[in-house]
This record gives sequence, C-alpha cells and structure tokens, in this order.
Amino acid sequence: MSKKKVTLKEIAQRTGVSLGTVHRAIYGKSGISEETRKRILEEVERSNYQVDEAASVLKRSAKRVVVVLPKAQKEDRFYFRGLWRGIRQAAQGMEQYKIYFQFIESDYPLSQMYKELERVYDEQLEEINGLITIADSEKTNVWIGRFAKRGVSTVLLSSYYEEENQLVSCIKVDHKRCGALAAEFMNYGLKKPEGKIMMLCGDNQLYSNRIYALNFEKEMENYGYDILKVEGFGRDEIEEVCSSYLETEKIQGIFMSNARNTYSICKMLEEKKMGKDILVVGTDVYEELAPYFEQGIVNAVICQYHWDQGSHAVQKMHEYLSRGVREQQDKTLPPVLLMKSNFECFL
Amino acid sequence: MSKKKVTLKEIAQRTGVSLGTVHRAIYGKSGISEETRKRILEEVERSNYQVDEAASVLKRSAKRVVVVLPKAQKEDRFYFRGLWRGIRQAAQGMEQYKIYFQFIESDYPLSQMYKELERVYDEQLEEINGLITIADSEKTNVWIGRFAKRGVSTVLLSSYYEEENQLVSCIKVDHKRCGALAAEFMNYGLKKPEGKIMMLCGDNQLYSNRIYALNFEKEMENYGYDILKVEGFGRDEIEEVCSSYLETEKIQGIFMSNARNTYSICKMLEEKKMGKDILVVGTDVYEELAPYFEQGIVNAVICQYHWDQGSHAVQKMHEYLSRGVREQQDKTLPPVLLMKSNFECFL
DNA sequence: GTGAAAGCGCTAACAA
DNA sequence: TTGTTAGCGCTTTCAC
Repeated sequence: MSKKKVTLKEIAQRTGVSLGTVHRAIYGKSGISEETRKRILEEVERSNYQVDEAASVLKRSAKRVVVVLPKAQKEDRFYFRGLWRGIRQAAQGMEQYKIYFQFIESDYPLSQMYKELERVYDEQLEEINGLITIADSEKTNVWIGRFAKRGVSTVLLSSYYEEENQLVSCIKVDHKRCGALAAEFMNYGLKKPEGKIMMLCGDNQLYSNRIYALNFEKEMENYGYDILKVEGFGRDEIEEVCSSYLETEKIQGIFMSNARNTYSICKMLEEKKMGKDILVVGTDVYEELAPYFEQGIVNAVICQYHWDQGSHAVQKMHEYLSRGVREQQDKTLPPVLLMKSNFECFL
Repeated sequence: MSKKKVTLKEIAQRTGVSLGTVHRAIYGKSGISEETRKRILEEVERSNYQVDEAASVLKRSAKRVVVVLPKAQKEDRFYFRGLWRGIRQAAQGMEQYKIYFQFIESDYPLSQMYKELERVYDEQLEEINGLITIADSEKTNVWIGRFAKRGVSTVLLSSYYEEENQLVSCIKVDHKRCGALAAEFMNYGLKKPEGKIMMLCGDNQLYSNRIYALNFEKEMENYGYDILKVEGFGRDEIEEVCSSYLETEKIQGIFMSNARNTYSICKMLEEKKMGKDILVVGTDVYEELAPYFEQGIVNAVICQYHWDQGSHAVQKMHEYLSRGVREQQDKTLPPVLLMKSNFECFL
C-alpha cells in the first residue's frame, strides 16, 4: 500500500553527487552549476521525490511571517475580527513547523495599508520570509510587489491582485455568487415585487463591494424588482438617504453588501421600530448581530467565512514556506446563507 | 515570542533519569515503576512539555487505521460518497505522519456494519491502531466497544455512541438545528399556511433521521402549518403514499430528512411534471441533484457537510495516534442551507 | 526497571 | 562548485 518513500540520499546516489548538492538543486540555492541542477531535478521528477517535512523541520532555521491588517476596531471590527481570529488560531499550530508569526494590527484604515507596509519594508525586510495582508488600492499593490521581488512569499486576503507573480496568491470569496445568493433568498422571501428594494451597495472603490452589489442588482432586476440604490460606507454616509427612503417609500426588502452597513441598518431599524415586516438580508456574521436576529430585524446574512479565510491564508503560507510550493493558486471560498437557526454556529 | 521549547532531554535531566525512561512514562509503556512514572509526569506537567511531532514521526513505527463504511452504491451513494471523499482526501495527507489507511467499502448495509467489523476484528485486530466507522445499531456498538477495549482508537461518523470511553469519539451534525433551519426557510418561502406540508421523516430507527424530522415538525407546527407525515427510507417504501398525497391533497411544501428520499421525491416530481409550485427542501448535496436545482424542482437542501465530516474524522485520528490526545471530545458540525446559487460549490 | 546508543531524513555550516 | 559532517528531538532496540 505505501510504496517506500524516496529519500534525498537515494537521489544523491543515483545522480552520483552528494546530499548537499541535491539539497541545493531542489531549493534553488546558489553554489551549483545549471547543468548539475538540471540533471538532479530530472531525477527528482522521475522518482517523484518529495521532501520529508518532518525531517526537514527538525533542522531548518525558523521562518518569520508578518500579518498586516487593520485593527478590528470601530466600524472595522465586524469585518476584521473574524479574519484576525482565523489567522491567530491557525498561526498557533504553525509553531511546530518553526514558522513564527508577528501580528501588526494597524491603526491605518484599509485604504492606507500601504503606509504600514512601507514601514515594515524599511524596518524589518531582512528578517521576513512571509507576508499576509489585504490589498485593495493601487498603492498597496505596489508595495506588495516590492516584497515579492525581495523573495517574500505573500498571501492576500479578499483581494484582487492581478499581476502574475509566483510569490503572491489570494484568498477570495466568490462575490458574484454572493450577490446571486442574496437575491435568490430575497425572492423566496418576498415572492412578488410589490414594493421597492433598498440596496446598500457600499464603497464603490472596493472591488468586492462593487462586484457583489452589481450582481445582486442584476439578479433582482431579472426577478422584476425595483431597486433603490444607496451609496456609502458606514452609518454617517448612509443615514440621511436611508431615513428618507424608509419614511417615504414602500420598502419591502433591504440588502447590504458589507458588514458595517448591515449593522448600521439594523440599528436604524431598531431605533425607528421598523423592520419586522421588511425582509432584511445583510452580509457577514458577528456577535453584534445576535440581538437583531433574535428580534427578527435581520432575516439572513451572506457569510463570507472570514474565519476560514484567515486560516486558509496561514495554511497557504505554510505550503509556501515548507514544501516550497510555488504555483500561484488562488483559493476561492463559497458563500453561504445563514439564518436565525444557524448563525450562532458561525460566530 | 517563542519561548524555547522543552525537550525530552531536559525532562530527563531534571528528573535524573534517562531519555528512554521519560519516554516510557509519557506513553504509558511498561517497564517502569509507578513511582518513577509519577515523578516524571509531574515534571512533564510542570514544565508544560509537548512531544515534538516532527522528531517523533521520524523514528516511530507506522500506524494503521482501517475505515469501515458502506460502499457508495445504489441508494447509499448519496450519503456515503461525500464521506468517502472527505476521508480519502484527508487520508492522503497522513502518509507524512506514517499513518496508513486501509479502506473497506462494505457491501453490507448500514444496519449490518457489525458483520464487517466482526470480520476485521477476527482477521486483523493485531495490525490495527485505529478504526473509523459509523454506528447506528446496538450490535455495531458492541463491536466498537471490543475494539476500544483492545486499545484501538476509534472515531465514529454521524453516530451517537453514548458509552464513556476514552478511545472513542464522534463526529456529529447538529440535527436539531438542521430541522429548525429547514423549517425556517420553508416558512420564509411559503409565508402563509394555505396548504399542507408533506414531511418524509425517513428511517425512524436512525437516530439522526428521527431527531431531525421531529424538530422540523415541531417548528413547522409552531409556525402553524399542517403536516402530512410519511415514513419510509427509499423510493420503494415511500412512493405509494407520496403519490396519493400529491394527487389528492393540496401540498404547498415538501421536506425530506435524508439524501435518498430527497432524490426519490425529486424524481417523482419530475415524472409527474409537478413541483415547480411546491417548495421543496431536501437534505444533503450531491451531483445527481443538479438537474433538479436547475429545473427548480428542489429549492434548497440542508447540507450536512459529509466531506468535512470525513476529513475531521481523519484529523481526529491523527490527534489520537500522534499527539496521544486522549480526551474524548465530540465534534459537532453546523448545518447550512444551500440553494441554486451556491450548491455547486459544495459538490 | 533502567540506561545507552543508533539512527530516522534532512539542513546548514564548514571544508575542500 | 561540490563534498563532508554534526546534529535537530525523538523512538526503538539491546544491554545491563
């Protein structure tokens, strides 16, 4: 059943070189001629050799990875708390692989993450083997490219980094499906287009918000609903318009494409003592939503698996750093719809 | 950040014994006096020593675990295919820990699994360190107890094994929540109790089916719906009653508490060219359901994460066998509702 | 009942 | 550019 594993030693014998040389070939280290490297790698390929991680970790030097993300505070708390938890939890298990994490909970908002990256680059580039962060602006992408160029493996969360770079990979959520799912549920809950749907499309600068909301809108129009679009990110930006819509229009459904607007709307509905006869579908799951599920103010949320995103990112970093995996392979997580009966399981 | 790890050697020095003796103490092996064991374990505790798995696996002998489950065939295919996939996938990764799997895809049905276990017990008990299987009958439980008594670590899938046994743990699904979730969705989709709900409660002998259906029923009655209960497991057993209900009653919703009835009902509805105006909520997700989602015959399914159950089982076995974890800690997976927009992600 | 010693397969440092 | 070597922390076997 388990065919005996090929070892470094065997490769060395078959190619007539020493252990050290095979090691250099496999890890792309310097101090070896292109010719021998090629010959060795061919044998590695042929015999399907795989590094034995247990043996490898025993002797190798420690790897350091920094995690740079906004701190889970204020309105950022809904989104980043889950990510941070997933990352920290998964990171604990990495000590056994001699992979050590440094967590930088930045006070900069998402749009200025590049400033934090710049600081890290200047201050500790030399000591870093891996980087986990989130990219949504051009400026941030530039810095990520710089890290990659210096050999730092990078995993991006909820990001859309388009450059072809072997050292960068992304964990994404299928935002097209997120929109379709929200619309599908809303249509089940409403059945007939009798009033209007208020749609909080979030921050148009954020790729994720844009795709997500766009798809929801498209699907709902297909079903025949009338959409009232509200732009803005956070209560300050949406309150005025929403208030006026809620008071003057006949709203039968509300959709929010991100966590902070979900919370803001719930709060507004509670204050106005409205919402029990409006179908409310939000995004993301977090403790602060519990009372609104209980009261029936929010009916469902699309869950983007922040926790999982975080732990996947750590997992991927492990592959990069340990097994020397170098295929840039993005991971897309599926969306899921949670309701009162099961949202608690995902906190 | 990473306080230096305590090693076996240090424990040995501090207690004034040799490496071998500490090892014997930790793993409960024979050839050591109770007194020294106690002294050593105290030091282990005090210094918070943890076995270094990388080093441990390098030298230790191979472990074997057998997986005994019904083959994914005929009407069993919906349920067991996912489990098998999850297990096989996760098992691959275990070779690096010198844990090797043997897969026994039994031709016996679930209710007679004990016969297969009996055979394995007689033929290869000595070579086995771990067992993954599923228990739903008293007889099966008896055999599992026997394995446990002989020191075989056991992980049970979707089972309710009640004995207090340090060597047995279960992976479960929260069936109460499953029922509540199905009911919650159905209520959203129907809004008003105008017709009747046909409920396929499955095999009453199966604990999971029973709890699940019971909870669905309770919730639906709370909402004010009228339930038509149909017992039976598989098309042969349910066709007659269902047909007659479909033809004579005004059915506005159908619920199925297991995979095979979900498929049977979909097929029946297709043949009768019915279902597009009935809200159909089933259980489990598998390829054969795709056309029924496309056609709008089935509207949602409660997903029991078979794939995840399988990989969790393997994970738990790893903990048992490698880290010597001995707390019997059951794992309960949350239910999730899938619709047309996202079911494909879970195939 | 206990200790001593030989590696497991690999990495990193040093020697040639 | 290549070879040699000393362990990493543990498990196992054998000797006492």
